[in-house]
Amino acid sequence: MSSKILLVDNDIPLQTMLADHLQKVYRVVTATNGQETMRQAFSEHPHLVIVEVELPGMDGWGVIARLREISSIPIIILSKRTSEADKLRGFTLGVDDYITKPFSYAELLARINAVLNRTRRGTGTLENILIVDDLMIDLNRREVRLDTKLVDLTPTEFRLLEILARRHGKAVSEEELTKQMWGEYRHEGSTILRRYIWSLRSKLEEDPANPKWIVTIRGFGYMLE
Amino acid sequence: MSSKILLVDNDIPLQTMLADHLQKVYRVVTATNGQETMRQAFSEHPHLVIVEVELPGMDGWGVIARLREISSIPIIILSKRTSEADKLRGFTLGVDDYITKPFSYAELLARINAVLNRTRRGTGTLENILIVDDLMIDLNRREVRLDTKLVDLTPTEFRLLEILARRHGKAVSEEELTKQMWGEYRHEGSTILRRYIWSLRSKLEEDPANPKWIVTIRGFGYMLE
DNA sequence: AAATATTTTCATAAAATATTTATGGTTATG
DNA sequence: CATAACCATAAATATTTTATGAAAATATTT
Repeated sequence: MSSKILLVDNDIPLQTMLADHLQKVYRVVTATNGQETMRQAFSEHPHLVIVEVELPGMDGWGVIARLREISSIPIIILSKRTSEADKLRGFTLGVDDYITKPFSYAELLARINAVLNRTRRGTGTLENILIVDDLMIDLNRREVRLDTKLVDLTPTEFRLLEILARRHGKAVSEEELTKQMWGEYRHEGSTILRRYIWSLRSKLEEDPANPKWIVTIRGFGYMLE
Repeated sequence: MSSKILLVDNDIPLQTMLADHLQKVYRVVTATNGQETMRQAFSEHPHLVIVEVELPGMDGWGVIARLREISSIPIIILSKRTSEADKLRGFTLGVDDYITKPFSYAELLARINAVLNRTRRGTGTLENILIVDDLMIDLNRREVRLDTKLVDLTPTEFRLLEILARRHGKAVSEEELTKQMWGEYRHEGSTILRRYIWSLRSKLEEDPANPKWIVTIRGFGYMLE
């Protein structure tokens, strides 16, 4: 069963947009002010509350304080900017994470997952989730999302992407990739890696001929941007 | 399952005595001040709150007001004396009943039942019950319900579903499933797990060929959604 | 233009998974 | 006590998906 998230934001258009996206992955309930938040928290018992800190009437911090009065429900703060003072303030209130606008959906999803995993059982950081920009590789579910859209990969493709993602921003040599994928005994002119780079691209890239994600480092190997 | 009652009273000896008696009929949780009351209301979701109106810090009326802010949970007021003014005050707050000390247990139970019957819709606890969306696995009764309909499973099927449910949302490898089900000692190419995945699906899934619950993670294992 | 590197297409083999059938054992039932 | 119903397991078969090598096409460098 997917987790339930309470989204608190008084900017209705933005809230709607966010909710739409999150709904693909979680169950989402919303509130636009302090009182509504408390009601929803009570009746829906969400697993996580995401609070935009500039709320009218009761400001975001007030909401958080009152939530904290009645429970230890995980809270993520959403704000335009997060000063050190804010972080301190949040820390004393037991806020679980901060996200500063602008943010990518992948980042949001990842942080949500991280917080949920952490609170569901003891530890767990984002270790089981790799994030590269708008690309999320969820090693728990063994699924890949590009801007919330699920990308269907074969096991081999998944493995290859995982390797690249673990070193994203760094070029990985063809030889090393091949070795990691198929072990030492594959060396002689094996063309198989390229075959998979190609199929990954065709699933991941908007325009596979001009790859944005998996770029070729000519004479060396490949790199995930 | 019996109803759950939140008993709010700062007179500890009296509260204890009351709780002892009520416990024979209901499940009882307690609080001794305003904040604790809000916490309990949130985390326990009682069917009924009984409030002693002379509380320290936040007085009884304040507690009631704050409870009413977040829910329409039934409330019974307990007080030494109930003036007409109090009744009016309570009425505007939507209090369900008043009990004036001294009172007999019989009277208390009667009024509790009356209020509960008025508002009743019994809900159970979640202990020893795994819930995944519309799927309920009752480990006590060893029964599985899908959207209230009972699903008849064999012991082996039940065990398999339980394992999957405990990690729902995460892929579980075929190897691990097999190990958990039958231990280490099972020859390599054992296909027995698939047999049971298949029979589970045929009992659980609306369209077993397009499983919604038990999805295969190709090259890895299975996952309960 | 030749040499080299990379991308793309294609056909096929291999594998992973799903489904059906068979068998022996256990339990419930009359 | 016999019989039927049920179940766990194994094994056989069918179906779907994936891995792979090689060849052809394209691009880039020298």
